[in-house]
Amino acid sequence: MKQYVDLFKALSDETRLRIMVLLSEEELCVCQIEAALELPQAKVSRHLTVLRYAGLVKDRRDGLWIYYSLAEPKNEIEKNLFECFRKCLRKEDAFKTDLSNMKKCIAKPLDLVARMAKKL
Amino acid sequence: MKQYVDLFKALSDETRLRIMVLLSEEELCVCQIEAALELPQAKVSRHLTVLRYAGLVKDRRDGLWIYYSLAEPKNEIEKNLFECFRKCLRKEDAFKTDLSNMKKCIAKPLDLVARMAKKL
DNA sequence: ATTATATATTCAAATAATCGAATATAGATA
DNA sequence: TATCTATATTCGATTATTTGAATATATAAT
Repeated sequence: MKQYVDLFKALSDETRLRIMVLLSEEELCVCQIEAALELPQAKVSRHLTVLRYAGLVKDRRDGLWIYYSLAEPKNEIEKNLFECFRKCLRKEDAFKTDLSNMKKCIAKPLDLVARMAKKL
Repeated sequence: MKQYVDLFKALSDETRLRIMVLLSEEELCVCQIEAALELPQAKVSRHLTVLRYAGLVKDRRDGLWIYYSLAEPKNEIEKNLFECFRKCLRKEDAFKTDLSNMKKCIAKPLDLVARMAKKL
């Protein structure tokens, strides 16, 4: 019972829902999510922690970056919801904006480009 | 966006989730829900109001009784969730107890039986 | 008209969730 | 070692949610 209540609780926040829709498109590091959603670092990090604690996302470290992606759905409901995030929610205006922002952000990882340029 | 946050918010409470699973089985009046869940009247009524406000359930009056049932799903997510309530959640132990309690309650509407007996 | 029953609402208290600002940590670089 | 960058956590304040107890409303029965 609690597992389902916690699932819905984890999803009942605008920031977390926006993150879930982004991640249902592809794996992203925290700073890419910050950029796409135009939200402060602490806020994004906090909500990612909630989602991770709820078992909805997983993370992996790569150097300084920590990449987040959707976890394996733990039951039928999660499976259905994840599918909805990919198929239905992304068509909603608000989420479409986030997604197109995200495309720009991952297309130009500015800091990274700058650093590599310095190296060459 | 808000519509989806509100949907998940409405479902992120144990009492409301239990009610939704009951109602995905069949239409019930408030006192039947109270009996099945063994919860006080005010609590059930309040949560029904939240669900109704979220557009997840509808009600109809029949004399003293007000019967609640699931509303028409307003989008793909709701459609999927309602289906999960019927097909998956009902298999969970906690919900199974509620459902079997509910069967007993609608099988023996005690007050009603008593009143009819007096009439005869 | 009074009483009884089913349901809804109000109120104040308790609990939980969210936030911005500041600080901490961990890995990379110099 | 000292410094930089990405991410996480803590703190106090604010806001939202849930609750029991009491009360209100609406219909039905006497």
